[in-house]
Amino acid sequence: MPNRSHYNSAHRMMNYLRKEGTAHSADAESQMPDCTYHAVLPDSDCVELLKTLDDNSVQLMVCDPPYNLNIADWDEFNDYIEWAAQWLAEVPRVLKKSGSIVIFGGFQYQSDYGGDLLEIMHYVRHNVPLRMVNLIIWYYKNGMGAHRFFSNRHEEIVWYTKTKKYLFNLDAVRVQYDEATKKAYLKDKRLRPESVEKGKNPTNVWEIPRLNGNSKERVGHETQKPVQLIDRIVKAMSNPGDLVLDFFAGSGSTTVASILNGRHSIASDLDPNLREYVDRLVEKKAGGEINPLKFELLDASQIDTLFEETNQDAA
DNA sequence: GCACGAATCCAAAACCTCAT
DNA sequence: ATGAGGTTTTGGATTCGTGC
Repeated sequence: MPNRSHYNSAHRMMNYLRKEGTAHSADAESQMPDCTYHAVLPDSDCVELLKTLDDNSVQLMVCDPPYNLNIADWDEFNDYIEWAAQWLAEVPRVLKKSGSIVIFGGFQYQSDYGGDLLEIMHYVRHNVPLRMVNLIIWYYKNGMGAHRFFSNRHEEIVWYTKTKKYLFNLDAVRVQYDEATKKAYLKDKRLRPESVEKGKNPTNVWEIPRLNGNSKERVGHETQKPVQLIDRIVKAMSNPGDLVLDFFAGSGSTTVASILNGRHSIASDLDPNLREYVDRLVEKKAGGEINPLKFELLDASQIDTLFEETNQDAA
């Protein structure tokens, strides 16, 4: 009896994507730009910003929206989905053909106020022309204990693309085998040595520690995401010189991951303190000798510099 | 100059506070 | 009773000092 435990429509779609959907611009060697530009826009509303952006202009959107849990004044909505629909409506227009958006959320945290990532996913399925590629489980070991249910140790990241011809740099994010496994696999005649050397697919379960309250990476934002997490997304779903957009920029993790990987970026947030957070995080994670790549942070009045730079790359 | 182990540092994991 | 957590402990990694 053959093993058909994975023979379902979703798996057949994955096989189809493997055959039909993976030949794309990632195959072309892309060059690291001499300097990257990073707009940082505090006091900026996501829908207003998106409406100013050109069609087909952004390769990757990293989107960590408020979870609607009322943990801060920015995290409370009368109608969460009505609000989310406004920015979701602009996403397919602004994304490039090879582009992606990832949206963060947590199924465990079900809001009394209505609206969470499950509802966003349901809304997108029926109303927004985006294609789901993966639901990534961000798994971490550190967290609170529970006594009436299993302690939560994951959040979710849903990955959508605009078209079937999306960019995915698997080799850029492969995970190296540990020495013992690698040694054993290199002896295994059934495995190709060059594949073993490249490492393995990180899978859709990512074990990356959540930032502790006392983490050195903390810059003061309540729900700061680790740079390591955004780094994998930026490497996999964009090329050097591409434009990355984060319109719920929070602490600026996306700006830093873009700097470290030679991508241009726009970070926008309603929070007036965004620039301070970004400056602090850049100092900690991309300053001095950590990062050999040249970059410039821009304010709202200088954003044309960034558009000129990214348009040149597209031409 | 090198080997070694104690001291130190730091981030991850374990452990557990307290406002709601 | 619970928690988009907070603080302490742990253990690996590095530094530092000492004896040879």
